[in-house]
Amino acid sequence: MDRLVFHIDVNSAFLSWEAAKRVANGEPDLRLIPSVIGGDPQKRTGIVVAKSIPAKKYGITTGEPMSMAVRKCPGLVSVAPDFSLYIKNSRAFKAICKEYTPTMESFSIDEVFIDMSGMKNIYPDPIKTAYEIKDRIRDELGFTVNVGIARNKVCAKMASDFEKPDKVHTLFPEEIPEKMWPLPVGDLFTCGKSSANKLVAANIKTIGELANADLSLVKMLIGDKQGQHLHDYANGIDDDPVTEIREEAKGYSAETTVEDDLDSLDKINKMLMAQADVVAARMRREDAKCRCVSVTFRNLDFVTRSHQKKLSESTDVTEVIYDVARKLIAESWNGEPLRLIGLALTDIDREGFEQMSFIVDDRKEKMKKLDNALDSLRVRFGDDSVKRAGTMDVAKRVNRKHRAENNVTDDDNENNDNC
DNA sequence: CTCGGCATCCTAT
DNA sequence: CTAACGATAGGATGCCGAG
Repeated sequence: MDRLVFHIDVNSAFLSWEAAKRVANGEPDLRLIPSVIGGDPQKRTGIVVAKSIPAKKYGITTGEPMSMAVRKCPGLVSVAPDFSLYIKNSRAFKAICKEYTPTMESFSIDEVFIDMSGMKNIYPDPIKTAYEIKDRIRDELGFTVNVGIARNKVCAKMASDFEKPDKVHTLFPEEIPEKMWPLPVGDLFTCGKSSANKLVAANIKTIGELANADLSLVKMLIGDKQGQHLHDYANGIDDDPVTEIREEAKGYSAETTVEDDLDSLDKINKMLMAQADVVAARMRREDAKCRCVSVTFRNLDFVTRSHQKKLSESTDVTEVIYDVARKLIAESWNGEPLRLIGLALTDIDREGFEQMSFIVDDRKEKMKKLDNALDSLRVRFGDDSVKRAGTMDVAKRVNRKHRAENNVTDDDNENNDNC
């Protein structure tokens, strides 16, 4: 059975949403001038998160440091991110998409796949339907999307990435040689910098050359799994279903790039305490426990290391997690200054019930009660409202950053925002 | 040989 | 001149040691 999949992608989402808000208020349209959503150019952590098309013409790229973007375009208008605005718009555009099919997969805050297979009776002309969705979003919500139409997710995603903005593109099997094969290999979904470099070094420069390259050679170059995937994708093959069910998180993590390098165990531990506080609370909110704790750290040369430990039993207690993290960093840090520190909780348990032992550890129970009390306060007042004494200074900064970035790829995680 | 544990790398938004 | 640069998540891979 032939499938039919749409990929709907908001054009320069964060910038479009900010621009639409301003236009509704009678202010100038950011989309028509060189503008970006980004961090503070004075700080080393400030990067470009989204850019207007005029900004792109100055060579500004997503992910580059703000300081460099300003150098490329001195008059650049820069706006700080506003996540509650993004969540509102994300919900609104997904609600429209959802009207057309029972099967929608939220791929990120600004992208969805919808499965339009077997709907010939309701929507006899899929291209017309795609235009309808696109135009409704533009007219009702004030921002534009691209729609890609294909027989599978990868091709639909590739198609939505063709000419922008406000366009509908198809990528059916017979169109693949003409529309996709001339593109550079690096444009293929999941062909990142590393894979692209290896392929180009072997003279496989375009998606078409990859599609027609010897599979065993490709596997040798970039590994068996990645090789098989990319070779399939280049040939338009992808069986991954559109699934509406969101998988439960397989891990929870927080990492922070600091303004002032961390040069003492004391400073590092304060950060870890603040991160344990935030990350364990998120985990508890989803009734999860972890069996593995890991710390990640990066020095001034950008060398990143990590150290992890598997626990004998799973936990959701902040103090336990912090204690493990503290030990991990103490035994792996060589004393050099750090620009980044992170804490990750993995190996997630969702038993749903407490393992009751006959001997109840009194201290543990007390800590759990404290955690629960703090959690309920957070739910009501937001993450910044309560902090354990002693982590006040660091924790505030962590949380501001954390909240700012929290929802980029996880739009279900907004319940701590501005309650 | 296989598997778990660990560190690192790669890719995505 | 180059490299510079976030937060979060998931998956892959290579190595090592145990069974």
